[in-house]
Amino acid sequence: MSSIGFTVEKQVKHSLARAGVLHTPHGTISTPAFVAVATKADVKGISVQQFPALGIQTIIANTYHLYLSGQRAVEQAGGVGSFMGFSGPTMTDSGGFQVFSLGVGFGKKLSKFLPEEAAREEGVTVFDEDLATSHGKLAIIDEEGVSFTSHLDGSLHRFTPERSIEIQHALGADIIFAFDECTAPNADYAYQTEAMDRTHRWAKRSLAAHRRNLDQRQGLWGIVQGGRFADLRIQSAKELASMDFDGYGIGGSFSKHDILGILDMVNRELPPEKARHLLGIGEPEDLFIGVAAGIDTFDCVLPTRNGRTGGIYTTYGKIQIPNAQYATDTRPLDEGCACPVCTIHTRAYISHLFRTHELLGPVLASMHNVYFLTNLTQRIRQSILDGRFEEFRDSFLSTYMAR
RNA sequence: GCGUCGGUGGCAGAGUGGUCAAUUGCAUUUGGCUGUAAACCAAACGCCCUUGCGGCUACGGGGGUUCGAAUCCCUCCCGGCGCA
Repeated sequence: MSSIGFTVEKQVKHSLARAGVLHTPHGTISTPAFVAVATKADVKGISVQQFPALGIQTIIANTYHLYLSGQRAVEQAGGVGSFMGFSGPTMTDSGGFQVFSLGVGFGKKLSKFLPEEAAREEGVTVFDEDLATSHGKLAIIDEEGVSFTSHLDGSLHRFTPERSIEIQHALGADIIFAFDECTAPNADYAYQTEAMDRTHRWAKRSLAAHRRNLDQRQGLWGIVQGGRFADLRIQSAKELASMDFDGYGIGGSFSKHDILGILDMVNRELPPEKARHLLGIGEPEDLFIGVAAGIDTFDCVLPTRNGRTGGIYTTYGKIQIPNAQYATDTRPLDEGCACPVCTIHTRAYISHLFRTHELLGPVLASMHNVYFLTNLTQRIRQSILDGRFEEFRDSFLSTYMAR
């Protein structure tokens, strides 16, 4: 068995919502928790020294990105955590998301939450496609695995479940993920079924590859797929639950309007004594939905991506800090926020930093945003422990969603 | 004073007889971003109008040639450079 353990501290009655503690070789994670995204072994713009003040308990790095650059240095350092100078728990994603973003998603602007009609439309070309293969994308899927063209230099690479696990062993995170196929939000039922079945076969192979390894300190999470189709999601959850994973991830795309129901159905099929991670989802309103449906941990690029591009989370919803109306606003980013940014700086200052393209603007904005989400999950956790999760949710959303 | 090159939208800078309200960059305004190909992307950006293959005024000022001028000619004003 791995060294990963999960303890449920409090289970909300008549609900899947719960507060717990996830134990790893590098310490514990109080859940529900927000996992900061550190794709290339850094939370973009944020120093590890800031982690405690920002409430960052754990990070998730990416197998594909570190494989393309940095793997040897990570191994030499003894793992992604020590490479970063971070002593806490770490995770690595398997590269399955890149199957999507460099595959059918390449050159297109596809959100995992686009309404179905919009999702079916031809995506908008966003980036230079010169690097693309003749297929117009960088990843080609077959039964055995995925052939990638590096987005960095066009070189050809191949990932299989075994290879992804091997690299993740080398990267040494506490929690690693099975290699899956993240499908496009507009994938039809037939393709979604095919991809899901393949993901299940890859899950078995990932698990076998992991168990063959002598180092069982790492925990392996299986990833539920099935897209926006409830029956596929349930089927996927059942199949993965029958495999001996140390925890579970839920990946892929959803329809915004029924994500709660789908997550709820999925999590009812997953073993309650194991932790559940919702991959890549993390707007504040989504966190409440996830927690209510039994999710323990979340990761999302939004706090750092929004932060870098001027989007700021506040109690009253998101704002665009570079906008003219904040240029002389002497309030903090979010009134009442206890983060290291809000206790010192004004909106006017940070708006100015963005307008003058100073590096510090995106840095401070990212810091605040990450704190906003880690703090929100900890407040959710406390509300569960106090037996007032629903009141807290309603109270928070009534102001956050008011705009 | 003579010669020469030039004066284009907030700025820089294309255009050099029609398809030019005028390429592009910056600035400005706004929107988007959900397991990061992203310190990014998109839209708007003379005035009027609800709209449009819409109307009006525009490329230093004035005048002219032409069916038609930011583009050619004359003149004036301003600037750079060279010579006195």
